[in-house]
Amino acid sequence: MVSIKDVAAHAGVSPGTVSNVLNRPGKVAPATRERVEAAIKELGFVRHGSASTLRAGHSRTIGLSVIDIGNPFFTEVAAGVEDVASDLGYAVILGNSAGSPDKEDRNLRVLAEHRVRGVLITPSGEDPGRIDRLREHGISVVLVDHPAHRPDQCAVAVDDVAGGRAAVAHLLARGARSVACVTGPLTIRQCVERCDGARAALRGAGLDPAELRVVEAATMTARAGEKAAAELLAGDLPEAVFCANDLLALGVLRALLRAGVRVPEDVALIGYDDIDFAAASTVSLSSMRQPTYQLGRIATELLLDECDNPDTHAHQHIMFQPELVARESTQ
Amino acid sequence: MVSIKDVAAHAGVSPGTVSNVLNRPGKVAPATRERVEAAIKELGFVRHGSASTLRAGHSRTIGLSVIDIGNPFFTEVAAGVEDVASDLGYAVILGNSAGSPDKEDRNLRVLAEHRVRGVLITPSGEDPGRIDRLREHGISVVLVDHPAHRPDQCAVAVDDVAGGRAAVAHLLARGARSVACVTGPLTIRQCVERCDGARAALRGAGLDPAELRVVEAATMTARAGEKAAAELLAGDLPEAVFCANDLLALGVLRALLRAGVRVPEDVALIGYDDIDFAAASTVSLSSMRQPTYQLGRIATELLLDECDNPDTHAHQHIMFQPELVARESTQ
DNA sequence: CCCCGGAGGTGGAACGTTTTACCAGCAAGA
DNA sequence: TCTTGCTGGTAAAACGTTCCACCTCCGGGG
Repeated sequence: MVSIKDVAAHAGVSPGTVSNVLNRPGKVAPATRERVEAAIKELGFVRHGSASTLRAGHSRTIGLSVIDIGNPFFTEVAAGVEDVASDLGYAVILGNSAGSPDKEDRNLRVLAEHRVRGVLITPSGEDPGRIDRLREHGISVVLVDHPAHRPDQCAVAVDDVAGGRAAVAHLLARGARSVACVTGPLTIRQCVERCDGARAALRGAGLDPAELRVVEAATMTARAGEKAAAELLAGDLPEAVFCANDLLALGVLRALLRAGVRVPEDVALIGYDDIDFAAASTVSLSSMRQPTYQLGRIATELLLDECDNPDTHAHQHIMFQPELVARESTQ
Repeated sequence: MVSIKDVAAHAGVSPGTVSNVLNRPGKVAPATRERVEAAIKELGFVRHGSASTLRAGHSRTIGLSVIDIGNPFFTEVAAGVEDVASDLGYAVILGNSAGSPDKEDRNLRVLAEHRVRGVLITPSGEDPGRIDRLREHGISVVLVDHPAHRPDQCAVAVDDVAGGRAAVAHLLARGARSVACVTGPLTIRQCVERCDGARAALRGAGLDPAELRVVEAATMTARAGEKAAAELLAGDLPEAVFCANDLLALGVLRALLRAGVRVPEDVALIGYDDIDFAAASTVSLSSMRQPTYQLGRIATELLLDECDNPDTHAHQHIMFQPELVARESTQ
C-alpha cells in the first residue's frame, strides 16, 4: 500500500510537503506542487483517512441516526443530509434505530468509536442523557425533527402540536363529530404531540378531548395501520380518523376499503408527512406536509457549521410549520 | 479524552493487557479482566476506532453505494444491509450516486480513504474499471442487483430479462397487441435488460419486437413517469404500458387518470419492484416482485464472509427470479 | 554591508491502538 | 533437580498522517 512517504520519495520532497500539498496547497510552490501531484497520480496514492483522523484529532465523517429507514419521511431527510455532506466532502454513517432505544444506543456507540465529527439524530426515546454523553466526547449533535433538549444545541423541528391540531380541525370543519386517532408508540414524541394537537382541536370546537379514541400501533408502518383499523372496525366506527403518519394511514385505508367502508363518505381519513405516495393511493390521501428534504439539508448545514466554525457558530432552534394538503380522503 | 493508557494506569496493568481485554478477553485472567472492565466503565473510555484501524490495517466499516436513496427499492435493500452489518458490529457508510457516475466516483473515493473493509454497490454505469481499482486497494466488493463483472467477485442479482419478459407476456396474455415501455436512462443496465425482456416476450408471441415503443425517462421517479406519460398521451395510446420500475408506473398512472384514460380498461399498466405502495395506489398496481430486503441481507453476509474468512470464502453469483404480482392495473 | 522577514521546505515527535517478542512464575514429568 | 510448557502479563515498535519548531535561501531597507 502506497503511503505519503512513497509519494514524497518519488517526488523528491519530504512527507511534510506532501501533506501540505494535500491540505494547504497554497503554502507550496507551484513547481513542487505539480511534481507532488504527478507522483500522487502515478503511484495511485489515496490518503489514509484513519491516520489523518488520528493525528488531526477529528474526522470528516458525520453520523445519521434515524428511527425507520423504511419510512419515506426519513429517506427524504437522508437524501438532504447526503447531498449537503457529500458536497462538503463529508461521509455519512447511517444508523437505523428501528424505534429501539437499545439499538440506538449501540449505533451511537459505533459513531462515538468512529470519532465522527457530529451526529444528526431523530431520538427514539426521551432520554437526553445518552445524547449529552456524545457531547462529552466532543461530538456535536443536531436534533432532527425534534425540539432542542438544551439551549447550547441546534435543532430543526416541525410543530407537531400545530400539525395535529390543523389536521383534526380540518376533519371537524367538514362535519365529523367523532374522531379516532391512530398513533405510533407513545414513547415517540411526535406521536404524543400530534395527539395533543388533535385534542386541542377538539377542545377548540367545544368538544370533550377525552372522547378522542386513541389506537396505539406498535410500529409506524402500513401493516401496523391495517391492524389498528381492525381494532376500529371491531367497535363503533368514528366519522373521521387522524393517523400519526402516512404509512399508518395507507394501512388503515387499505383495511377500511377491504371491509367495505367508503372513504371519505363513511369515514374521513387524514395522514401526516405527505409522502410522495399519499397522492397516488387508492383514495388520494389528505395529509400534513412537512419540508422534509429541507429538514435534512438545514440540519446538516447547521451541524457542519458548528464543526467547521466553532467560534462564530450560533446555535439555532428552527421550527417549521406544517401545511395541510386536502385530497379525496377528506373531501 | 481518555485513552487506553489511562485505563491501564487506573487498573494497574499495561496498555497491552487492556487491548487484550478489548479484543481477546479469553486471554486474560478473570480477576484482572474485571479490574480493567471496571476502569473502562469508571473512566467512560471509548476505543478510538481510527487508531485501531490504522494499526490493525482494517476497519469495521463497510460502504453502501446506491443509485437512488429515495427509491423504496434501495431503501429496503439498505434496511437489509444495515440489519446484518449492525448485528456484526459493522458501521455502514452510505453513498447516493443519484445515477451520476461522477458522484459515484467521488463516493467511492471517500470510501477508499476511509479504508472500508468492503463495498456493496449497485453500479450506476457499466465501467468495471473504477470498481476494480477498489480491489487493488484491498477492498472487497459485492455487486448488488447487478451480475458479476468477473469470476473472483460476489454478486447478488435478479434476472431482469426474465422479469421484463414475464411482465410483458402477462400484458400480452390479457389481450394487448400494442405495448409501450417507459424506462429509465438506458445507461442503467436494469433498464436495458428489462426492455430486452419485453422485446423477447413480443418475439415469443409472434410480434415484431421493433414495434415496442420505448420512452426513456431521465430519472426513475414518479415525476419523470408523469412526463413520460405526457409523451404517450401526445401520440396514439398503446393498449398496455410496461414501466421499468414502480415509481415510473405510479407517475404514469397518475398522469393517465388525470387525462381521463381508464386503467386498465383503456390502458393496462404494470410496474417493477413491487414496492409497498404499489398495492395501495389509486388503481392497485401490478408489478414484478423482487426479494429486496433479502438482496441486502445476503449481499452483506457474502461481503462480511469474504472479509472475515478470506481463506475459506467461496465467491458466489446469486441470481434470483422475480415474481409476477397481478393486481387491478392489469385485470 | 548587515540584518530582517517571508517564502518554501525539512525533520521528527506525536496521535491511540495492536501486536510481536519476551519474561516471570509455576506445575508437571522425568 | 532440571527441563518443558503453559499462563498471564509487559515493553516497545510499528501503523500513516499532521504539525510544530526549525532551517535556508533571497530580496530589500537601513
